[in-house]
Amino acid sequence: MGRTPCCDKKGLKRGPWTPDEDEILVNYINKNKGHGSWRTLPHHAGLLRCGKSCRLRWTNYLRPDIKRGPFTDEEEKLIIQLHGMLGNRWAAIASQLPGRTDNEIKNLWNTHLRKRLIRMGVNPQNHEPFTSDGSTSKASASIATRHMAQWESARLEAEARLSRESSNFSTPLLDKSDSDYFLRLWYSEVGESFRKFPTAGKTPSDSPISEASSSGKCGSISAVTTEIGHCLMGSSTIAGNQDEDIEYKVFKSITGEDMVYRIYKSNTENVTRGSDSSSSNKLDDSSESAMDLLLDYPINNDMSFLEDDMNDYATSTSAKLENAFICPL
DNA sequence: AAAGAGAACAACCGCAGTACT
DNA sequence: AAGTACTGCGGTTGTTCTCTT
Repeated sequence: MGRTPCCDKKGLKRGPWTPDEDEILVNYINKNKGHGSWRTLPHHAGLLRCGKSCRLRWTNYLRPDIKRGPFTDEEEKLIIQLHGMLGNRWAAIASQLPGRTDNEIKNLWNTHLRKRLIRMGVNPQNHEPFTSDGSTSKASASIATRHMAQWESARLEAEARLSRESSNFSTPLLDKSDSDYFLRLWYSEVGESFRKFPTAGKTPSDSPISEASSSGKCGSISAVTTEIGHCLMGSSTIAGNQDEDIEYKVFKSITGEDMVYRIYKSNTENVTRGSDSSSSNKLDDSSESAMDLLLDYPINNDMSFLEDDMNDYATSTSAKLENAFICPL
């Protein structure tokens, strides 16, 4: 079929934008209460740029809500966490960092964070430690973990889309909820059951999770990762009960709210490796992989956690949440 | 002070998804 | 249903800046 080029390159300016061009673009968008069609914008505004170039300049540098300046430690930590979940989905990551653009985050990752992880012996692709032969100690995240990540990334993207649309005053937010079926799905019964318990209906009756999940209060260790929909920023234990193997933890979301989870520390094996031969949702050995590592990052501290001995990193984090169920209260 | 290397940042390119006709 | 246009995204490249020798 072949696509027509986005613009005729002849006579169009390329390279860095001048302050004059910036001013013209900003004035035009302000005057017209939005950019309208990017393709026709340069002509109407009197710019010798292609529409694509204008859009990039606006979205990455000229938008009034963009936060300039160096990234804070908190932002860097969040980026590392989100990258562990979402991979190179810069737009989805950026949607969780107000005022930051995907391009900016991508550059930060490629120039700083990625190298930092490599220096520490962490594979920046999957956030797992390198072994001595250069491979990673875990082949990949578990199927369940990947499944969770897919759900979560899709949800983040959907919310990012809505966020963009609502912030773009040239595109009224009309009927978007109808078009965005993923969000509807996420908040539907299907999403609800998945969020609450990804092995829905497979829980053995003798598991402590069974009762709770049936009451809609409980999820597996995988399920807690779905709560990264609230972007867990860290956690602290607030109470524990050795006898009952129950522990309470507070997770901080990026919105600042505290979320209390009840953690069951036993019987995971029975539940997650039970009768479900489809395996699509069950946990496996690598349940301690990316998601767990991310959840265990001591977010509220400085970046020194990235300088810890990686052996400790690999062993301690892999054990922490193993055989545990985490239930939002 | 000058040259080279590497880092950081800005911009471009092409693909893919979606909307529109 | 198919073709086309529009937009967003991620990868890559080009340019500028900073540091080292």
